[in-house]
Amino acid sequence: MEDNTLSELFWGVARRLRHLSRETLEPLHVSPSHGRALAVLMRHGPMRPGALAEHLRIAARSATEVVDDLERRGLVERGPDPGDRRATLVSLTAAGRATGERIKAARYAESERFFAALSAADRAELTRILRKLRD
Amino acid sequence: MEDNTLSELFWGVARRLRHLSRETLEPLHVSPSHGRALAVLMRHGPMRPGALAEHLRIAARSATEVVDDLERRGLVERGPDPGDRRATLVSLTAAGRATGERIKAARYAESERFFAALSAADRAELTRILRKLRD
DNA sequence: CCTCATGTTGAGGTAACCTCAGTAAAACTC
DNA sequence: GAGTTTTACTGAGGTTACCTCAACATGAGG
Repeated sequence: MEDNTLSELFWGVARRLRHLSRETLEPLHVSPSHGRALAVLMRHGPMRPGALAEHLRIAARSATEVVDDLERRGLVERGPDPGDRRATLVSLTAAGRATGERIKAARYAESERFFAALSAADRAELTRILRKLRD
Repeated sequence: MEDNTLSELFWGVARRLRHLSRETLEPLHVSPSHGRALAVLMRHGPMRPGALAEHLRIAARSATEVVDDLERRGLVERGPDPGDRRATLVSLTAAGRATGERIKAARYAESERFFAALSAADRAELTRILRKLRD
């Protein structure tokens, strides 16, 4: 695990962050994948399962499943798409929106906590460098 | 996906790197988890399934499974542990070592390719900052 | 209308994990 | 040195988060 390539170092950090993230979401009883779906719906509003799939970069069929779970838990609901009767529109319920807000806040706090180990200058550097890698 | 917290940025980069990694391993017909196990065995030599589990940070039972798969594919073999007859020692076969070497080379090339977008100075900075986050 | 494309979902599968319980061997206890 | 406890592994069976493929309904173009 302690090899010196940047990749391995990067994954070491990722693992720590992932664990932290799981802990963050756990008290909200939301799995990472559900959290991601809620976040997308918070950000972009009601959408078809297919569109959700694209945002999450998963197969359309898998989005159905995520929506099933969230619906069963009362966080989203399916409605008809007025423009196309083949489609359904997935939208957040009030409970879903509330949970979404809590996730957002928890995520923010988590990020702050994790990156608190860095100085402001280091954070800026990291942001700059990661942006280069992402694009 | 394009939020501005460092976490999200970090995950964006992680996703790119993960895809690259999958592509790297694919021609070798090795899954990421098998690749990791082989890498540990390359680095540390024969070990018990339990020790492998610790290195991979998975449950001992799950290591059994990984070893089963690798054994079925002729990349590792189980032998008795001379010091403790309850235990078995997992070691690489010649084929396993060969595959391990190829993985190592591919990983190195992958890392080079991915981080080539950065200047030497940026790479050094990134290494320094990630080390802080990992520890 | 007839064909073809699109949107969703049922059925069934996979990878990579997990826990729990059982077995065998080792280590400690008295 | 027999009995208990611990350790090492594995069989059975479960979970999560995905997948593909086929069916079915609706929509769109000729």
